[in-house]
Amino acid sequence: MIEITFPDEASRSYKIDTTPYEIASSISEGLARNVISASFNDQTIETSTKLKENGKLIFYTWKDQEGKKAFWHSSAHVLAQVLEEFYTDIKLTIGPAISNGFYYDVDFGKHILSEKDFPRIEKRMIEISREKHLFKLKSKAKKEALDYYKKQENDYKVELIENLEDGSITFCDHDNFTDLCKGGHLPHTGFIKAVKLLSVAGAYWRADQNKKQLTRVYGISFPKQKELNEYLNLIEEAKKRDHRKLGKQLELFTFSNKVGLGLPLWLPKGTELRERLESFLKKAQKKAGYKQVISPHIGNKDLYETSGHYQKYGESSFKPISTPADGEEFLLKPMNCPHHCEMYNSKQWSYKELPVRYAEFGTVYRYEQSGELHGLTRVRGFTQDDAHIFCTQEQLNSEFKNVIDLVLYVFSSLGFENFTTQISLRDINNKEKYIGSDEVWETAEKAIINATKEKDIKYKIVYGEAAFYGPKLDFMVKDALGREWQLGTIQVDYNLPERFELCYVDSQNNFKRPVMIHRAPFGSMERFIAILIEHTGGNFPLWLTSDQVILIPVGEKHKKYTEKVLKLLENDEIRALADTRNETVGKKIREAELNKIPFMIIIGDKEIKNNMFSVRGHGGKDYGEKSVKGLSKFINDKSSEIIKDFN
RNA sequence: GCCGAUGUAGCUCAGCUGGCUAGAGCAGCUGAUUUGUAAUCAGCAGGUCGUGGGUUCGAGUCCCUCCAUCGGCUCCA
Repeated sequence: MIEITFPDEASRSYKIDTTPYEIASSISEGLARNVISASFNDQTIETSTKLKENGKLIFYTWKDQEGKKAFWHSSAHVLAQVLEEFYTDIKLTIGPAISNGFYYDVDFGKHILSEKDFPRIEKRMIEISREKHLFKLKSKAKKEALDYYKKQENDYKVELIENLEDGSITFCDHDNFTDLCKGGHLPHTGFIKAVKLLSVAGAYWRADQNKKQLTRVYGISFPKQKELNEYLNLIEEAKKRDHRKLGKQLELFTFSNKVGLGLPLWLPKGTELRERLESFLKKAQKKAGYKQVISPHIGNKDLYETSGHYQKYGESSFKPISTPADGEEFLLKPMNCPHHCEMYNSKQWSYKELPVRYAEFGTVYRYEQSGELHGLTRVRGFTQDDAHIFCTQEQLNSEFKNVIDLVLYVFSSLGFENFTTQISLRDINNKEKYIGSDEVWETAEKAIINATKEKDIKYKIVYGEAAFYGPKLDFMVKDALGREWQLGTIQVDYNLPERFELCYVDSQNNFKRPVMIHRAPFGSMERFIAILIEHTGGNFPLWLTSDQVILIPVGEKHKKYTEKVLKLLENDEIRALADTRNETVGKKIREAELNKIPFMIIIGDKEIKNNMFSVRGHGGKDYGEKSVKGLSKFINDKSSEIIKDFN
């Protein structure tokens, strides 16, 4: 007998070799019907795995992320089966579940797969699913596994197996299909009731640009057709919040191929919004002891040779600008730090003056690959809300934590609650990508990890994501379609102070190197605003939005009075406008709705007589009747309740 | 940069298997209407069908080149 413990700490005894499915059946019929995956002692197993020892068993259903993972991974197997059936001589590589669905990377040889092929593949997948084929996990000896794929001339699978230990190699069979697989499947294919293939894309084998490009087929599947429909609707809704669409619709920004790819043009309304965000941050930074500075858009090539940027990015970025002077070259600035380092170097510093905090909304230019450009989230010219803190080693920890507070303040003020935090470290196997000694890197990494732990922030460590001069703490936020973007960032840097020979005089009258913190709470104005647009759907918080209220006179004779009300509101610092066009009230309301103006005031005979106005909120909400003063107060109160001061 | 898809008026889209002067709605302009909580009516104007080439008696439609956009990959100081 073996003792099985469940998540609620209860435990029961079962015969040895009992499977999770049998255990679920012993608990309830409903559970047995719904359980699609399980873990035993924190290891993902099949519901058909025979349990041989005491341990902790967790059941997963479609409601659990683990359950979805098994569901989607199993769907990838069915997809692979159909692809092998339809296309001869293809080579399967890997097919994992992802956060929303699954994909399979396939070497199609000469065949080109396109979206037109999807319907018949989907149809066949469903046919197979309906046949309720069991997923059966079997272990195979390494040699046998290798022989199997060598015979098929599938070098990809051979490479995968070669990196596996003999004894740990398993295959999963269902129907007439078999695939190298470490496990985590549905009991049988019958669970899959709805399938939608989403896109084809190129993907490099082993994520390496120098290796062969495979065809990646993305898909998603559900236990009910209804859930698939809901998912597709959700995507359609999310697309309406796309910042590129709303940016155009609300006249916030535009692009022009004549100006150049990835160079955003900020229109008046977008500019206003952006400037409001900037002054919001400036105010908080002033309180936190930052000083604003300004540096030019270009810098001498020598500057970037000192910083190391030229060696690292010179060849793949905007080329140097030459001048009439012989051999003189300038670069569009790709970062503000070198400039700030030279500002720091403009005088001698005492330890008593540290930390020095230089802040700048600095516009930088980077030649991103054309395929990478994406609306405002990935551009070639953008403005960082940059600052560099020069401090002593002793001050580093508290300075770092203060910056974390500032970033959290910015995020919470704008309603970004669903962010994740990652510590981006260097890739130890690729040290040539970074500058500086191991010792310096380890110190910097430790500083970040400690400060983050002390702030009690949940984080995950991601290797290979560090900047070339130092590790980072990054704040990641998802866009409307669930793609994750880095916004805020805080970085610890011992390298640039060395390269720029930054110093201060300590209390013992010795020259010392300061430590540098690079940080940007927004990350960049462009990307931050893009995400803000997608999160709010263009309905910005009242303190940010360009037009807070629109006055709509009913007819010609109400125009004059409307203008008077407009003046009064403007005197109270309300951002108001009046729609005095010769159009119907209905039309003006419709347009105000489409322009997402938060409040509308209709002004006609009744309002003029009573000096009271009923407030129509965006979407038709009724806020009741208010006087002009009452309205000003209402809007001003509403703007300030959302945003509190930083302290 | 790579893989796949797409590109018709300012915007959203129609244009079947190649066949007369390329259509619609919204927006724009002009006029009428002076309007009460999501579109008043009429008229007008607007496109070398992304670019360049080719096939054809004939190309928005078929083929190739390039450009751009979208979804991914790689990259991201």
